[in-house]
Amino acid sequence: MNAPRHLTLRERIYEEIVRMIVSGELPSGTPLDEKALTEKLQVSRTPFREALGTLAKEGLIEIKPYRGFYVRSFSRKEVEDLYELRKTLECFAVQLAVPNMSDRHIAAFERILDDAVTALQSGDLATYGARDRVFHETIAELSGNAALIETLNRLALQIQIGRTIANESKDFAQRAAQERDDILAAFRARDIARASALMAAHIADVQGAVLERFRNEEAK
Amino acid sequence: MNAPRHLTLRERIYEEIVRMIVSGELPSGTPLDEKALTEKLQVSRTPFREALGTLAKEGLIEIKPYRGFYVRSFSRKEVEDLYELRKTLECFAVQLAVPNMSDRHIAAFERILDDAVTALQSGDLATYGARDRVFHETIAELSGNAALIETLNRLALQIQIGRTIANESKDFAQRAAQERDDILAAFRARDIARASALMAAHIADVQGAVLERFRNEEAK
DNA sequence: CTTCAAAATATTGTATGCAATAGCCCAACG
DNA sequence: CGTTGGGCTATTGCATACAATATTTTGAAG
Repeated sequence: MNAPRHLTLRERIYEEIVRMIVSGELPSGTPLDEKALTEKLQVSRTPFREALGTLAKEGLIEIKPYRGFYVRSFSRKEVEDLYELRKTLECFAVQLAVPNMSDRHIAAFERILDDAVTALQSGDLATYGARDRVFHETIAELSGNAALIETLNRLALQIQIGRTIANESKDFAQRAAQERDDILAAFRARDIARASALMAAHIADVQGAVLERFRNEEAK
Repeated sequence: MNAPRHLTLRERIYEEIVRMIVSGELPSGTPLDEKALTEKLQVSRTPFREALGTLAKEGLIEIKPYRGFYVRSFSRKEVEDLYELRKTLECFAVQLAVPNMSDRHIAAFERILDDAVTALQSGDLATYGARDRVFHETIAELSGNAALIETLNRLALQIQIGRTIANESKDFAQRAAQERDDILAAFRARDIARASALMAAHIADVQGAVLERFRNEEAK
């Protein structure tokens, strides 16, 4: 067995901070007080700083030198850029993945999306978002391109924040579910061009929904 | 002034290891003995491990749990994947960058490529490679997409290794220089489609040159 | 000679102390 | 009233000690 029976402190801290950020509990720009958090979590500086360092590299928090840690705030432009990049990467993933899809894979996608819709209907947005994420991660995996998978994984948390924001609109969540079904239909038909185009449109739609919520904000 | 007058140990270690790896001094798969290196560099474990952790995230070394640090080895497939991704990302960068190019930018590109060719002719492959890298980095910068710039930066070191390998063939280096000139010509004409296509062809050419050197190797 | 378990060893995770450095505050001065 | 500079504080970099865990080696039993 290779899985650690016991999470390290570093990992627990990491997960905890991620949870607080993606849930919206810690909004953009919030300072993360090292002393307060290490005392609250009963850990020393070492694993705390390591976890925060990782988060910083993943673009979830920013380190202002000699001034501490802050939850990262995204400018409107940064959000736009992130989703433009995501569009490029995920379309690439789709193009690589479709030829690798067996009927078994298609069935797996169906199950994922079914779960998502079920969660959405019962109002469980957390599960809905999680299934959505798995949908995209599975496509990436099927691309078989390790460098691409790695790159998308690195962006996953930033994207997750966007997902939480966008899904605040049930209207959008509903539409997105339909879009994913359409993508799956293109998978079934092994129609690469169509699947890629639908994915681009889907991500553009998410982008729009996230930017919608940025009317007021002016970050950095 | 914001630049540190004095590099931190972590940074010095990082730079030193990078230098040793990209120069080929430490070939693929070489174990990095923590005790030996910390003694040689006269530093403690803390900055050493931090530097190595960063390198690992950048894919230059791999950490085999409880067995130490090793210079990362790439399988043929991983190299292929890396360059397929690079193609996608750099073509995207070109498409974004071309509309932002002023005559001043074009002139800057000319200078960069002139320097590169001068270096190549005098046999200074290190400078040649460095200018090549600047060429690509400048395009990324001009794209104006922060997420894309960040992503390409993360891959830069892996790409740098490939560059060193590919440029061992002077024949290839010569051809690559011509290809970059062609790309620049497309920039001058503000021909986005052509610039993008030439960039794809250029990177495919590098990919081929690197893979050429992988005949024998079987990594991981 | 093979197998298995326990001891020896190496790596990793965590806590903590100390020194260096940068940012902040405020008072003294122009 | 603005500016300057010095002391205070928080953050950071580094070293080191110790505990926990995984791997490797050893050695004895079958």
